[in-house]
Formats: sequence, structure tokens, C-alpha cells
Amino acid sequence: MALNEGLSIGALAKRTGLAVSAIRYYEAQGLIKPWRNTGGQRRFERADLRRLSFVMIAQQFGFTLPQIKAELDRLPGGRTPTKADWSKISAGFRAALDARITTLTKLRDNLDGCIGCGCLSLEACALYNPTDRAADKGQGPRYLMGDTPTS
Amino acid sequence: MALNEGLSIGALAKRTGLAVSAIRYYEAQGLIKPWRNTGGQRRFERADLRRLSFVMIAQQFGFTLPQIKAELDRLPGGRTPTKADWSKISAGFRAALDARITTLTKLRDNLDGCIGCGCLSLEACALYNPTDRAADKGQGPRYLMGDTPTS
DNA sequence: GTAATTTCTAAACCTAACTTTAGGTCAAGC
DNA sequence: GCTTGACCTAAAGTTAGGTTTAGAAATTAC
Repeated sequence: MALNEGLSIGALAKRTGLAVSAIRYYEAQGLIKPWRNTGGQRRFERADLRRLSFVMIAQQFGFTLPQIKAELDRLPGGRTPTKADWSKISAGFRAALDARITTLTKLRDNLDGCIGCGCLSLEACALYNPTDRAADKGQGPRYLMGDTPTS
Repeated sequence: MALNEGLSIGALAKRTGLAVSAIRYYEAQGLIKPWRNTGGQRRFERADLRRLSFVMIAQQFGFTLPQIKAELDRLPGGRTPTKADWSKISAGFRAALDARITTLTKLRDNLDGCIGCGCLSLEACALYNPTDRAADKGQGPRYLMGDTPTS
């Protein structure tokens, strides 16, 4: 057993609160790369706890799994990530969060001028600038309303 | 034609930027209730432009269609909604938005103490209080990480 | 050493919010 | 009056992010 150290998928699930199936799914998406023990079962490093925590928080912030993977891929490959490594990828994270808050605040401040007043003439309003739900899924520029101010 | 007035679904689509199929879908979900002309085609009121705008903005705020329907159902049934009617349902809207901003701001302020510092000891951190992505889908209390402070 | 628990894979299923497709009807332009 | 574009319905397909199921193999517990 000594040579087959590491956390089992069940242990990882208990520690993170994630379902075992979710962890397997994350592996399939390339977010974590466990090794296998002699019996073919997944074994995880303690650092994977941090990775999964990062995933869970980033999801709360509205990031998609591919986006989260992109961030995680910036972590060093050969060694266990250090505090500095994590801080580095958290910076972009925080920037995105700041942007999101800014957008929502602008949205709120414009609410009284749009729906709040009952006119709903969104064309002239900040609301037609869609909140970046993480990544505009190439849906094309969807303007919100063509209602004329007079109506 | 005079008796079959109203906007066609195509006109509504152009005015809102929504796809025709999306508008039909919203009708199926009960968000709008067009009438039919003599040929069986949908005809919409101008007020439906406002309803659809409301839907689009509410979605940007993270509301689900059932939640949006619940708000729209509070509009008067017999007559065309007035400014006052719209303002009324926009109030709850704004409250939800405020709450969301507050949560995100708290999250951001805690970021340096969690991922930002590299420790990722989420248990002791505000991040384990999930952002209400509109409506906690009864997933059960998912605590974020069981990593001990020492690790 | 055997029973119970975990874990394995692959594939099917799930929800939300739509889009696409197929086959057919309606309406508008000339 | 006919052709072209808009519209109709119903059903199936799509994407994200997983969960569930089934049958088999590994591990742990006693």
C-alpha cells in the first residue's frame, strides 16, 4: 500500500462535498489528472483538493468548465503548485469578478431608467450591453429591444 | 386585415432580437399569450415587446423562466400594463439584483483570504455560502472543502 | 477466506433553454 | 393566380454539467 499512496476518489468526494460521479466527470474534462494504482483505481494528490475547490468557487462565479480548465492549465506541470502559483491564477479570477460586479452595478443603476420607469426603452440603456455570463457564447450581438422612445 | 391587427411573430422577433423559435418557446412556457388571426397565425400586442424585454433582462440577471413567469403573472390580466404595473414587478427584481451584488462583493472581499493567499481553506471562508444562482435547486447543502487549516 | 464496500467503464438519462427538421399552410407581391 | 416567403405543429436534436445504471473487478473488513 505504501507505494500506492494517495486519496481514493471516495475520500476526495467526502473532503470536497462533490459527488464521485462529478469528480470522474471533471477528470474527463481534463480538470484533474489522477494516476492509477496497481488495481486500476484513481489516486489523487492532496493538491487536487485545491484544484477542486478552485473549480467549485469558479463555478459559483459563473465560469464554465473549459474556462476553469484554461486557468488551471496555467499551474506548473512538474511540481505541486505553491501559494504563489495559486495566487497568480487567482488574480485573473479576481479581475473577472470585479468586472462582473461592475456590470451588475451599472445594470442596477440603470434599472430605474428602464424597467423601473415602465418605459422599457432598452435601446438607449446600458442593459443592451449583455452581462458577460462568463463567455458570450458567440450568439451574435443580440440587441435587446427595438422599441422606439415614443412608444 | 383591420380586424386582424397586431404584430406577427416575425415582426416581434425583429424588434426584440429574439429568434422566432425562442418566442414560440416562451409562449409554450406561458410567458406570453398571443391570440391567433383567422388563419391561425400568432398575433402579438405591443405590450408583448415589454414582456419579452423583461424576460431578456431578467435572464441576464440569472432568473429562470419559471421565476420570470411568476413575476409576469403579477401583471394585471384584463388590461394593458401601465408604467406603475411594470415598476411594481421591477421592484422585486431590483431587490434580487441588490442581493446578488452584495453576495458577489462579499465573495470578492474574501477572495484574498482564500484562494488569493494560496491556502484555499474554504471551510472558514464566506465562499462556502453558495451564491444563489437564482434558486438553489435543492441540491442539498454542499460545503465546499474539508481541507484542514494546517494542510 | 469470504462478505461487504468501493471502484471501474460505458452508455444512457436528466434539466434548462432553445434550435433544427420535416412536412404542410397562410399571406403578400406582381 | 401563382410564386415566394412567412408561419404552423410536433418531434427530435443540442449544450452544459452532471447523474444513473449495469455488470464486473478491486479493496477492505471481519
